[in-house]
Amino acid sequence: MEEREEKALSQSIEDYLKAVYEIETSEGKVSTSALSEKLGVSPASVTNMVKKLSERNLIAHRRYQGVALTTAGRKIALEVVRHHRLVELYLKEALGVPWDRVHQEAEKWEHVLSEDLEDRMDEFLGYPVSDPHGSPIPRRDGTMPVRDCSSLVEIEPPVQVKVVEVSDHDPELLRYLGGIGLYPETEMTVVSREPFKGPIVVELTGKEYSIGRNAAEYIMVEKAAG
Amino acid sequence: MEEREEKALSQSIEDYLKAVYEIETSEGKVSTSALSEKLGVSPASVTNMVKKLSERNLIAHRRYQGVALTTAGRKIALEVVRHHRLVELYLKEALGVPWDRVHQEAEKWEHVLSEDLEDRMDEFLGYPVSDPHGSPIPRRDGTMPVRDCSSLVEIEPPVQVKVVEVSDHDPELLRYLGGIGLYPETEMTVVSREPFKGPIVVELTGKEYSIGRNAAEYIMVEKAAG
DNA sequence: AAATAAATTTAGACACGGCTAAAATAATTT
DNA sequence: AAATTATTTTAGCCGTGTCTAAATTTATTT
Repeated sequence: MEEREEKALSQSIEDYLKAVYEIETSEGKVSTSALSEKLGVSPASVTNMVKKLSERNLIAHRRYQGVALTTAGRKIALEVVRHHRLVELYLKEALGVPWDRVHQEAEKWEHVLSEDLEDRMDEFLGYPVSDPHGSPIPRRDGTMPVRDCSSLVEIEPPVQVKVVEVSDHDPELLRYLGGIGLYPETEMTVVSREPFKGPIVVELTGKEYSIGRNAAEYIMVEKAAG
Repeated sequence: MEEREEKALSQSIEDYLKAVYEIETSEGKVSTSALSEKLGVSPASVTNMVKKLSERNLIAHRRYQGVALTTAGRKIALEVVRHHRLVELYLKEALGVPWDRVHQEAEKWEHVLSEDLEDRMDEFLGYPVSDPHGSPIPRRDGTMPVRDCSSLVEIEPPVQVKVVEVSDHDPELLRYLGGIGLYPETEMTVVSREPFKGPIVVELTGKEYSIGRNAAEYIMVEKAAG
C-alpha cells in the first residue's frame, strides 16, 4: 500500500478553514460576513473562495445560509489549529516570546510546519494539552480534549476559581492580564459582580482587581478543586 | 524621524534574490538559464520576473547578458541567507533535526522569520558564524565573515586539513559524509589523489576513505593549524 | 562567413486570490 | 403587507507568478 499523496493546500485555504472552525466553535453559525471580518477580506472574496472550497468538499455551503466544515475540512482545520497552538507554546517555552506576541508569529509559522517538526516540538514540550492562552491543542488524531469551564461573567460570586483560558484576540488585554498575574492555571477568588453590567471583582495574590464585563467575557474559568 | 516603512516582499522575490546571490557567489555570472535551473521554473518565467526585479532596482539586467544584484538587492538577499542559515543551525541544535534535512525545512522558515525571532535564535545559538554545513552566516549588518579555504580536489597530498564546509545541495551526500564522521571542523589527512580523475583518499578516525572527485568538489577545507 | 545550435526574450494564456459595483435575496421596520 | 435595510452573490476587473510556443539574439560549428 503506497502512502497517501498529501496535496499541499495554499496558505489562503488553510486560513479559511481555520477561520470557519473558529467561528463554528465560538458562534455556531458561520456567515459570509463573519468570515469576511475575521479574515480581513471583502465579503465578495469570501463568497468566491467559499465556492472553491465547497467544490473541493472541504466545506458545505447553502446559498445565503452560511457554511460548515465537512469531515475532510475539519480534519485540515484541526491540523492547522494544532500547528498554531503548538507553535505558540513552543515560542514561549523555547524562545521566551511573551504571550501577547506568540499569536502573531504563529499565524505565519502554522503554514510552514512539517509533520516531523510538529512531532519534535510536541516532544520537546512534553506533549502539552493547551497553549499559552489555555486553548486546547488538538491531538494528532484530530480529537480535542474536552473541558468543563465557563466565562467569568457567568460566575456567581463569591467563589474560588481557576483560570482555564484567555482569548488571544487582543494583545493589549493579554499584557494587562499578564501585568496583574492572571494566566491560565492561576487560582483566584471571584469576590463580586457589580450590578448594571458593572465590573467583576477578583482577588489574586492578595490584591483586588476590577475586570470589565468586556474583558471578563474573554476569560474562561472553572470551579477550583475541592 | 519616522521609522522606515518595511515593504513586505513576496516569497518569490526573496527566492529569486537569494538564488542570484548564490549563483553570483559560486559561478560569478548569473544567467537566465542558471536561475531557471536553480529555481525550478521556466527560462521565460525568469526573464519575466527579472524585468520586475530590475524595475524595482533590486537587480541590474543587461538584455541577453545576465543579471547582478544591486546594493539594495544584495542587502535583502543576505537577510534571507542569514535567516536560512540561522534556522538551519537552530533546527539542528534546538530540535535535533539531522543535517541532511535542515536545508529543506529552512527553505520554508526563512520567509516567515521575524527580526525578533531571528535575534532570539541568534542569542540562543550564541551568535554563531556558520551553519551546520559550515556555510558562513551573514551578520546582521549584511557583511560576511571572510574565510580562506579551498576545495578538497585542489589539495596536494599528503597534508593534514580541517573541513570548513560541505555543500548542502545533496542530502544523499550529507548522509554519506555524516556516516563516515566527516563534518565541518573535522580534522583529517589527505592521503593521496588518484590520477585520471580518480578519488581522493582521506584518513579520519583511523580509517581510510575514498571520496570521488564529484563529491570532493563540494568539500571545502583549510590547512590544519600549525 | 554561413549555417546551425543554444540561450534569451516576447507574446499570449492561465490559475489564484484579491477588489468594486451592481443585482439578488433575506431580515427588519413601518 | 409593503417598504426599507442588511447580507450575500454575481459580474467583471486586476496583480502576481507561472506556463508554452514562437521570435530573436548570441555562441559555436563547419
